[in-house]
Amino acid sequence: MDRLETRELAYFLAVAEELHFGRAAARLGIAQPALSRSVARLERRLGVGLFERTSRSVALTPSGRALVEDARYALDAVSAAAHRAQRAGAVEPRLVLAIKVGGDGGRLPDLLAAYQREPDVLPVHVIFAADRCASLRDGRADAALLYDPIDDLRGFDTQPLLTDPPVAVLPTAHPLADRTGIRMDELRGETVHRRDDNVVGSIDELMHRIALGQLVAVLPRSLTVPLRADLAAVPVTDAAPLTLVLAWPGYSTAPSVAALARAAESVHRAGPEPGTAGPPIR
Amino acid sequence: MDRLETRELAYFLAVAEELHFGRAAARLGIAQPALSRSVARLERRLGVGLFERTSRSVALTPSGRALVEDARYALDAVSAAAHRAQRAGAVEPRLVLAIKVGGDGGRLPDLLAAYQREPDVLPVHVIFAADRCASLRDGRADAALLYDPIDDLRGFDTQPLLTDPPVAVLPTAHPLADRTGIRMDELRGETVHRRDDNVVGSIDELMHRIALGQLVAVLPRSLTVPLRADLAAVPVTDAAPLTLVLAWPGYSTAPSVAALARAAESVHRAGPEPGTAGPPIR
DNA sequence: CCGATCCATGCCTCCAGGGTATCGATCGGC
DNA sequence: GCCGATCGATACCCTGGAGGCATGGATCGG
Repeated sequence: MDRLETRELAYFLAVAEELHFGRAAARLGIAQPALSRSVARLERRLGVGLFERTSRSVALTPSGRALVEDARYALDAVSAAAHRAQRAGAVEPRLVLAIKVGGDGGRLPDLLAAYQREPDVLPVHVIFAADRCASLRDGRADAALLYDPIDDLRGFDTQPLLTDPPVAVLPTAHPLADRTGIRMDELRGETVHRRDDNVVGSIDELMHRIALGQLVAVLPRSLTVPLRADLAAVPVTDAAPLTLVLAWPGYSTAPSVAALARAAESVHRAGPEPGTAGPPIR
Repeated sequence: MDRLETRELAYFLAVAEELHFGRAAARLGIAQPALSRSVARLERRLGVGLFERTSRSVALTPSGRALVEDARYALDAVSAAAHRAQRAGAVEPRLVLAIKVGGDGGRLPDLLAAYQREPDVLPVHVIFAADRCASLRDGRADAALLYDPIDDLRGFDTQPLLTDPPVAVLPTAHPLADRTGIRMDELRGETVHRRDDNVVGSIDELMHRIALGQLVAVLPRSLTVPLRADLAAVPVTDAAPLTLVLAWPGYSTAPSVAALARAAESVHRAGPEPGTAGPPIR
C-alpha cells in the first residue's frame, strides 16, 4: 500500500463529520459521485471498510472511528508544516503567540520581558485567537497560553505559569451569588460554560453573556479581577485548580520556542509579583 | 493556497536528505525532471523557496530547513493514521507494544499483568523493533518502552517505570574496567554508543560488539545484569540517571492505551519487587 | 576550450480525479 | 401496496497533472 494523500483524508473526514455523502460533497465543492469513488478508493487502499452504507444511512465502522481523530491530527500536522515553512521564509521571521483576549492572567508582560533576555529570540507577534488550540495545532501559532485542564493539551508540551483557584461567575441576582463557597454539584441545572462551547470569543463577551443570564462559568480567579458590577465571583470548593500554561507542539525544535519555554519557567519561578494583586494588565 | 499533498512532502524530503535531484529521484523511483517540477510546484504553492540551486549544488534555504522536520513529522502522522485504521479493522484488534530485545528492565511481565487487571483491554502484541521510536511515530506500534534521556521522547506522553543509575560497559581488558566509578569525560577518546547509532538491533548484539572492542556503552544498570564474563560494568558518577518509560503518542485517545498507561503507573508505584534483583525476565 | 555534471525546460503520454446522467435500494405517505 | 423522494453506486466522458524522454544551459575541472 502506498502512502495516503491528504486529499483522501480530508474527503474521509468530511463524510465522517456529515455522515452524508451529498452534504459532504457540497461542503467540499465537488460532486457526490467523485466523493463516493474517492472514499471507496481510500477503503480499498487501506484494505478496511470505513463506512457502513445503505442507501438510507451512513455510519462509521470501528476502523472509521479510529481514523477520524488520527486523520484530523495528520491533516493538522501537514497544515502546520506548510504554515511554519511559510513563516520561516518571511522577510522578518516572527514567533507567533496565540492568546485569548484577556486570557493571559496578567503574566504576558513578564513573559515577554523574560523572553527578551533569552538568546535566539525572534520578534514576538501576539495574535488574539478564539481557538488557540486549533491555531497551535495547524501551525498558525508557535505557542499559546492555555488553561489546564480546561483546554485540550494532548500532544502539546507545557510550562505552567500561574495556578489559580476556580471561581464560579454568576449574575449578582443569582441565588448562589452571595455564598462564600459552592460545590460543582450545586451548579447542576445551570448552563455551565464548557471548553467545547468555543463560540465565546473573549472573556468580555463571556462576562456579558453571564450578566444576561445565558450561562454561568467556572474560571480561574485571575480572569475575574476586576469584575463587572453586575456579576459575582464565588470560590468553587471541589474543582481542580486551573493552571495557566504556555503550550507548544511537543515535537517542536525551534530554538525560539525553547527560549520562550525557558522564559515561562523563569516567570513561573518568580511567582506572582507582590503588591500587584490588582487587575490583570492587558 | 490549497493543502499540500503527502507526495510533495515526501519528494521534498528526499531532495533535502540527498541534496541532489538525481540521486533523490533515483531513490524515489522517478525521473529527475519530474522531481524538479514537483519540488518547484511545491515552492510555488508555499510561496517560499526551499532550495538554493545552482547547476552544481543544492542547499536548503531557512524555510527548507524549517520544513524538514515538520515534513517528517507530518508524514509520520499520515502513516500512523493509516496503520492504526488498518489495525482497528483487523478481525481481532490488538495493542502493539514495541520493545528492544532485552530492553524491558525486567518489568514487562509486571506491566502486562497489571494491564490485564484494567478495563477496556485488548490482547497485547509485543514486537521487537530495533527502532521503537520510529515504530511509535508511524503507527506500527501503539506504545513502546523507551529510555529517557537516551531516546527522543518529543511528542510522546510518558509514564516512568524504573529509574536506574548509569553504568559504563567495558571489555574486562579495558584500563578502566576495574574502577569503582568513572566520569563521562574519562571515556573521551572511546567510541561511545549513542542513540543515533541505531545500527545496534539488540542488547545482546551491543554487548557482543563491546566485547570485540568496537565501542563502549553507557546503559541503565538493569540492562547489565547478568553480564557476559568478558565484560565489566562500572558506575558512571556524573551522568543523569536513565529512566525506563512507557511512551505513547501524545495525541492518542485509545482507551486501551490509557489502560496501559494506568498499568504502568501502578507498576511504577509498586517499585522494584524485593528479592528479585537477579536477571531481567525475558 | 572542451567535456562532464547537473538542474531546468519542452513536449508527449496516460491515467487519476472530476463532471453529468442514471440506476437501484430503501423508506414514508396515502 | 404502490409511488415518489432520497441517497449512494455505477457508467461514461473529459481534463489536467504527473511522469517519461530528449535537450538546453550553466558551471567547474583539466
